[in-house]
Amino acid sequence: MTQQTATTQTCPAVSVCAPDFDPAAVFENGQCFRWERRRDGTWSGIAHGRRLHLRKEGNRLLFLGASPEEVQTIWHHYFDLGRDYAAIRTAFARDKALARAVAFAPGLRLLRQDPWEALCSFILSQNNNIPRIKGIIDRLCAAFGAPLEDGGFAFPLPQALAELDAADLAPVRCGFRAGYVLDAARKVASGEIDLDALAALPLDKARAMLQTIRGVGPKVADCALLFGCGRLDCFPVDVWVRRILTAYYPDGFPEALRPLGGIAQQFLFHYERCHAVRRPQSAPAGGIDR
DNA sequence: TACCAGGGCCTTT
DNA sequence: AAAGGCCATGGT
Repeated sequence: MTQQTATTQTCPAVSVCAPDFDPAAVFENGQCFRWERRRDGTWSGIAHGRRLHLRKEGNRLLFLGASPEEVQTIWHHYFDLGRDYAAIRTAFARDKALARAVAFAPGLRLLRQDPWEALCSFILSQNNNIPRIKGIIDRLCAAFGAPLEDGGFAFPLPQALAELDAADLAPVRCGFRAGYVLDAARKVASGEIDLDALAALPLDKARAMLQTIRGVGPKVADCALLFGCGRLDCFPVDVWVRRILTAYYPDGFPEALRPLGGIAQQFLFHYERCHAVRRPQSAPAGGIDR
């Protein structure tokens, strides 16, 4: 990592060379829910109990308001800046569907989110849409997360949620998912489920462990493992990915790409969503329709 | 195997 | 302005 200090108008910022980091692709592909693009092009978000402002300038990523130590110890890991995405894209480019998805968003990367935040967020994501998921998480953090100096809130700890009941979550307006979140919080806070141990467990054991939580099925378990535990071989299958698999991989997903299947899935998911979302309902049925 | 469980965003009319 | 579809699902 090349690191240096740049000077902006008001405050010094750490800058890192990251040519293959596209904030819009990273933050708007559905893997995270707490980043917002501001009018000046800066991205603002909260993770690990800290606010960060981030801006891309040329090939460099500017970390505004973060010390060099924070960048090294927290953000470098969170953004997974040590991973060689150029090599990953090269490997993916040999596959036809993936080549197209990678060419569409070469700056897409997976974040290494906090396991609890990922688990909780994807429990809340079920049968739900992204704008509403963001609103629910905002209200959950504001109600039960530790306040930050700037008026923001950390993601609430499982211990903070474990002692609540469904009525306490009413203001969050997450509907039938309230009981699911509370069950997850209790199992994690009590130590019955050790999220930090999941990364080292065999995949089937880790999945089974997570699925003992009410409201956590195969899809949510894989999302928590992929986005929160760094299990890049996890391949969450939702309605979009199911569509992609049947359309482009009728004989199954290539064995050679399985170890990075989670990253592949994200490229494919992002491409498919960006090309289908604004498609009028009256459009003629194409290859991606059911 | 269907159907049900909040609620609200978004598109269409 | 109003209606209805739809939603990174899982439980029963």
